[in-house]
Amino acid sequence: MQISSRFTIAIHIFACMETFGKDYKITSDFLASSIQVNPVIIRNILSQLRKAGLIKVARGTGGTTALRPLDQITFYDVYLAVDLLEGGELFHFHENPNPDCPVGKNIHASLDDKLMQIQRAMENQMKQYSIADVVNDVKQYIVNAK
Amino acid sequence: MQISSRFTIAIHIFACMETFGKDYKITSDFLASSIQVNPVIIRNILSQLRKAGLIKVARGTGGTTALRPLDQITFYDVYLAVDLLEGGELFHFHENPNPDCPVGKNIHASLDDKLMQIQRAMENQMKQYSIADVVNDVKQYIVNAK
DNA sequence: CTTAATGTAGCGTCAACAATTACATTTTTA
DNA sequence: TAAAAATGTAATTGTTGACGCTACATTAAG
Repeated sequence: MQISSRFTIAIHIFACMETFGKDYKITSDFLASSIQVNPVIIRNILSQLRKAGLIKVARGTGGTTALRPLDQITFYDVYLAVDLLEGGELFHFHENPNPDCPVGKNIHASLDDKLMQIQRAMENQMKQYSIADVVNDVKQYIVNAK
Repeated sequence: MQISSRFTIAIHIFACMETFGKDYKITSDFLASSIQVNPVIIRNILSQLRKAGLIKVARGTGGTTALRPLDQITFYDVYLAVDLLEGGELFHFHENPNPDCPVGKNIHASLDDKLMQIQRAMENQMKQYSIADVVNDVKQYIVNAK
């Protein structure tokens, strides 16, 4: 299975906040028109980011701002906020291996730490990238296009 | 989302083949009783492993054998065989960012290689483990239990 | 020919993702 | 204080994939 598009949408949201935050109020409708998904999808993701302590959302008047410098928000932070799986486990282990079978009885113990190492490798690479990296890239593309 | 249990089931299958292959014929019913899932699930996974060139399945008479030494079958090989996602991409990118928005126009170019690096980190770690590692672990557990 | 097994089609159930409508709630401002 | 603008969230729908199961045609060996 794939990691949900909520993840790339969330990064897109941050990039818009930084790029347009000085000139526009960042509402869910504003974001929806850049990302081209339904505003309610945006609001739900904003809600997850807010609950994770990454952003502040103004009710009533509207508008969204980041609560940390963008170079201190990593891809991993965003991933945890919007795509957390049951128990945080990347792999779905088959539930009931037969305890009366020598393999069934021990397969879990053998696999668990290996699967965890694989998950860690992915998460550690996610920690290498911050929102600031993306924003800088996008700014560079915009400058080069002129 | 999680990586499907087909992956851990497939590894369990290999472990059973190696552990019991000399004493038993490895049929889908035999595997199903160790793994405790429906035999059809097993047969479908065996079919995927067969199409990936990892095993041979005897029709009619029944029975399954690996086509390579188990230290030359990595977790990554198994993952590719049973859990290949559309285009092989771990991340689902939102489809239609607005090309008239400077961010929407460039977000893909900025993210693509970063997402690929994250996926590579996971895949490379998968390549560090082979079926033989699991089989050795299980054998060790069995010896220690005596 | 019988038996035992695989291969596969075809159901059903369940959960997650995504889109959408609708509306209560909140805040600012005129 | 009332209107306007925005968020928060519930509810519904469609779609997809995972997983379980039944049924049966096909295959190979004795």
